[in-house]
Parts: sequence; C-alpha cells; structure tokens
Amino acid sequence: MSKAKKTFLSDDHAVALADLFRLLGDPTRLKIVVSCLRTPLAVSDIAGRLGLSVSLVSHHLRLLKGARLVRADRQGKQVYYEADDLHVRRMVEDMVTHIAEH
Amino acid sequence: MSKAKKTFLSDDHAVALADLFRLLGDPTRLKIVVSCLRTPLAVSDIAGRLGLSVSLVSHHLRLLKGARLVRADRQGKQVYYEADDLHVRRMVEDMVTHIAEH
DNA sequence: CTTACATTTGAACAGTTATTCAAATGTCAA
DNA sequence: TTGACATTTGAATAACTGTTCAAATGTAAG
Repeated sequence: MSKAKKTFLSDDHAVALADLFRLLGDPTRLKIVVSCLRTPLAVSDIAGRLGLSVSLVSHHLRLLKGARLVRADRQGKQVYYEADDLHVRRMVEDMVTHIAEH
Repeated sequence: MSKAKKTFLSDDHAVALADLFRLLGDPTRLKIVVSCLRTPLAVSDIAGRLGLSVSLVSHHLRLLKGARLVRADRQGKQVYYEADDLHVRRMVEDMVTHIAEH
C-alpha cells in the first residue's frame, strides 16, 4: 500500500461516506445520536429529553440503525439504543467539541 | 469548565454542526471537497477530474465556501479552491481512510 | 474596442426527505 | 384471555435540494 495519501475518492466510497454524513446532517437526528452517545437510552427517554414525539424518534433510529450508527438492545418492553461505531462515536464527539469551542 | 463530557447538544450547536455534516452528505459535493483537500484546484480542473459540469461544481463550491469549508483564491481568470478549516480537513481525511479500510 | 476563456448566477424541474397522525405490533402482568 | 405500556410501521403532505440549461459576469490579451 502506498504511503502517499490519496486525494481521490471512488464512487462507492464517496456514496458510502456521504450516506454517513447525510444521516448526521439533520439537527434532530444528530441530537438523537449525541443523546445516546455514551449511555444507552430507551426510545421514550430520548423523545422526552429532546421534546420530540416517540414516533419521530423511532423513524430516525431506524435510519441510524440501518447505517450501523446505533445499536438496539431490547430489555423487556423498552428498547435501548446506543452509539455503535467507535470511530464514528469519536468523530462525532470531536466535532461537537469543535463546534462548542467555536 | 467541567471535565465531564456533555451528551447534550444545544439547538444552535446542533443546527450548526448538522449544517456541516449535511454539506458533506452529498457524494458529488464530498468528492469536490476531497479533491481540493491538499492542493488548490481551479473550478474547471475539479470539474475535469470528476467528470462534472463546471456549473454544477461552481454551485457546490458556493455552498462549501458559505460554510467556510473551502476558501477561494483568484489568480487571473481562474479561481483556485482549497479546503479551509484544518479541523474539518483532518476529520474528512480520517473518515475517508476509515471508509477505505472498511 | 472585440474576442476568447473561466466562473458565476438564476430559473425550472425532478427526486428526496423530515414530520405528523393513526393504526399495528410487541411485551409483560393481572 | 384482557389491559396497559412501549415501540414500530405506513401513508400522506409539505418543504427542501441536486442537477441542468442558458444567460450574465469577470478577466486578460490582441
């Protein structure tokens, strides 16, 4: 493998990576991801914290789960969601602090 | 400042950060950013490399410039664009290699 | 001035998407 | 079984967005 970093992105990689960014590109969905970044939360908990309808949160979680950004864990009646990918988790955290520091 | 990392995002921060992610969330626009990640490129050069119309590239560059993701530098007839924000540059590079390693 | 080249801009269209509401499904206890 | 609670799903709508095309603007040289 070459050591020179490529400044080119194959079509497949561009689409895959853009899919990830696009999912994080909605404020509501981004807040949902961040809310369960460090601790698993039930759907109704997320909805309560963020002041959103349970239905809307569930819709977004389905998309996030499809991209393996979050993972679902059923425990009785409730389904707990938490951030799945370590790499993405760190990137989101980095960007959050980046924004916070302006 | 507290050492405990927050798992909450203010509305303003969520919108600002989502704006960044959304801009990177389109494959064409992402490829444009990556293409001028390390070296300044003229609009027609970017269009030529990626097989896109000059008009489309210019439209996307306007959005990217508005978010300060790229910076414009006019030199004669041509306008050279390059990635602006260091933090974002490193994040995009990290994510590109992340995707490349699957 | 004109001419050629590079980039920007605006309008218009097609496709996508976030949100809401109602109905359905899943889970556990009485 | 019933009932209550939690989550998911589907349809329907309104708003947004990527792309194309043509026209306009900017820039330098003859």
